[in-house]
Amino acid sequence: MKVSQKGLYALQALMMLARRYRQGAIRIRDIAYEENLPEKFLELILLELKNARLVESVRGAKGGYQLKRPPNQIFLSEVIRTVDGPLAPFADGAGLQHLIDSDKSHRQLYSVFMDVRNAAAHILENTSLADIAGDAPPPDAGKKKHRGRQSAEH
Amino acid sequence: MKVSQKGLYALQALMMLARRYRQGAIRIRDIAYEENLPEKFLELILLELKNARLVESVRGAKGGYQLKRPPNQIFLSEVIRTVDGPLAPFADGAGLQHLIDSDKSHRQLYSVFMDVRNAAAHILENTSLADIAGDAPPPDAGKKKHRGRQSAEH
DNA sequence: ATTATGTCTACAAACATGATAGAGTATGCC
DNA sequence: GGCATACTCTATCATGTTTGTAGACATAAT
Repeated sequence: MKVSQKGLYALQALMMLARRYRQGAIRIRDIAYEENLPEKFLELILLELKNARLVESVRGAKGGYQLKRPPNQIFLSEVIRTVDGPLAPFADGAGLQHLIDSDKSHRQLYSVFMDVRNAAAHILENTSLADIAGDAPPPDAGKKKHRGRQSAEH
Repeated sequence: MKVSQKGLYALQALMMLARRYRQGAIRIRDIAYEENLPEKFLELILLELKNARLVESVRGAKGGYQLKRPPNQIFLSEVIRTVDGPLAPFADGAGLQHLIDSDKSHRQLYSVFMDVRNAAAHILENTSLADIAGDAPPPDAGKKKHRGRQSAEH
């Protein structure tokens, strides 16, 4: 898995929206300005995130973007998969499994790739925007934060 | 981290050389034929692996390539770093650490990236060619293989 | 209506990827 | 020595991806 510049922009924008959660729609221009991102490029990214149901938009004057779910229910894995594709270092989870099953002479190699994918997935599927957004007023305050990582009860 | 087609070719070639360890130099053509890799492209890859001291070459007639160290002392992390760059999903380990130290408002995000990098590194730095080469006659036979992964005593 | 703002399509420069071609160099062997 | 064999090195190239920019269009508030 590789996080591109675009992926980083997406995460930065979402962190900003997480900090502003429940403050209504934020204009693209404001996100771009505050996070110092190229505005027109950010437009495309937000559109992609909207199609992936991570954010929602309000059109017209007074419009903008906001998170579609609370920050502690949006996971980094979703964001990265949306903008940068599968978490696996080669192919994707299903593709790797197929290779493991079908390519006898390299299955051990692909199994290692699968291990790497699973390790990355374990981290990214258990880290939410709330965990990394920083100085946000969380919807329900006062939950013990085991060293700053991990979130979303369960 | 992303493993490219080229990276996969490199690993396949090295697995083949691991299986033939101590059988002398193997011709590029034979590696390409047996692993079904594009010959001229493989040339460039092997040159890169040679510069990284993972293999050594014998020039002239009867020449070819062989591993520079025993299969259980060549780790997947070295191969991937050589042909596909850093294991981190963004930038590299040092770059991430610098960002964590300097970019206050995003340090938690970069810390997650660092966690992902560390998880990948832990796997790939502890898996050797001997672990994945398969039906090879290992230099010293009969060592318990904990589920087929992990190697190199320590 | 006018203004503000998201939506959508097209375009493009720069770079990365996955190769191929061919001249050059070293070695084994007769 | 001279030929055949193989690695070495540089150049080239087609294609795709990345990182944007531009501009026309649609929608909503006032």
